[in-house]
Amino acid sequence: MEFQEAKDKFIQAWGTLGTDWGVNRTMAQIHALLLISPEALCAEDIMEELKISRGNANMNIRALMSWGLVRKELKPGERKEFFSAEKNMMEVVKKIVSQRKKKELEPILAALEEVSQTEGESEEAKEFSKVVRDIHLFSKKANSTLDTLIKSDANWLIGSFFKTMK
Amino acid sequence: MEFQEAKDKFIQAWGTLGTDWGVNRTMAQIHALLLISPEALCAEDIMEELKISRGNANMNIRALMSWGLVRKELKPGERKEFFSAEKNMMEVVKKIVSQRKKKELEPILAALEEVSQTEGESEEAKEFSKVVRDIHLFSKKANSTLDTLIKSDANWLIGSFFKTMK
DNA sequence: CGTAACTTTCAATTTTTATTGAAATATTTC
DNA sequence: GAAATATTTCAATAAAAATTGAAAGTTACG
Repeated sequence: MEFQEAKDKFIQAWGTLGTDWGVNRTMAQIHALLLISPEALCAEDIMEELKISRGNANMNIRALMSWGLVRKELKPGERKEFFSAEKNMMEVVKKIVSQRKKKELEPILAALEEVSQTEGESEEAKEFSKVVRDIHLFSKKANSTLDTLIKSDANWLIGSFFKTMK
Repeated sequence: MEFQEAKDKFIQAWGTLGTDWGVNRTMAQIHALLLISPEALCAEDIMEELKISRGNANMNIRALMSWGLVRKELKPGERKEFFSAEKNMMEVVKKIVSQRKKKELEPILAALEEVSQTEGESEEAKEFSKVVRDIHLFSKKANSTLDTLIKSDANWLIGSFFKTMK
């Protein structure tokens, strides 16, 4: 396969994955582009390569930076900003997990906490409490598992990570 | 908190979580409603409770069934169909994980497989291969970890599950 | 300063996704 | 087998999300 073809395919695939995961296509594609680029790129480079507008590029680069997946890099003698991606995959996963945990898991935990105070004698109320308690338990477990993951080092892949959980 | 209030809050929260996870709000809300209902409900019940149209209800119930999260139930003497949710949370998680794995992880694995054949001498091509190999390794690991999860029994929560991985 | 280079913002527009509702299809009962 | 009851489909519509592009805002250099 031609390099250019492979590159396009990769960027495309990453964009689709992003869409599935609730990240917009462009953001994921910029990420992909920076991941495979040996050099930091400027806004123009990104706009050109992905054929997107300046505003779109700017907003999504910004979002990637707020996720900690992309850094601004200043080249000496150059006035414009360059951007480069975090390339350590373990770090990438950790950053994504901690962002999503904060945005998604923590609010549901808070809601479950609130809602689990409910009492009631009806069949309905009993079933409700049971399900809520169950989900709550599960979510708290997931939450602490993710905390462990986020704190763990890159060696988890070779096995020691999981032993720490129960 | 009033039971009705708690119920609404729970359905609302589940809908929001669904949205974050790329599931449409209505599908997640129907799921929430069935989860906390001690009795199977019919389409009318669901339409009324969530204030949605017949078509919307039908389509999303169907989707939930295709995910294996909801079952059709026939009540003797009743002509219409009733629906009930899988309530074992471990099963729920497994079903969701296996659906999303198939839909999202497997395609990216296939794309990486293809794309990792690329060769090239340029700096760019080398960086590309390196990143692709890294992601590939990571994804395969994630894939097999999820396979183990899907096959595991409900006891994973109390610890034995993770020991099996390395 | 002033101006050129670059970045940010945001209202308007386009694109994508979800929802409705009514017609078509299917199923059960008498 | 036809009327009554349920379910499915799908074109039209509405709602939500992403994108553009041009104007406003910054910054850095002579």
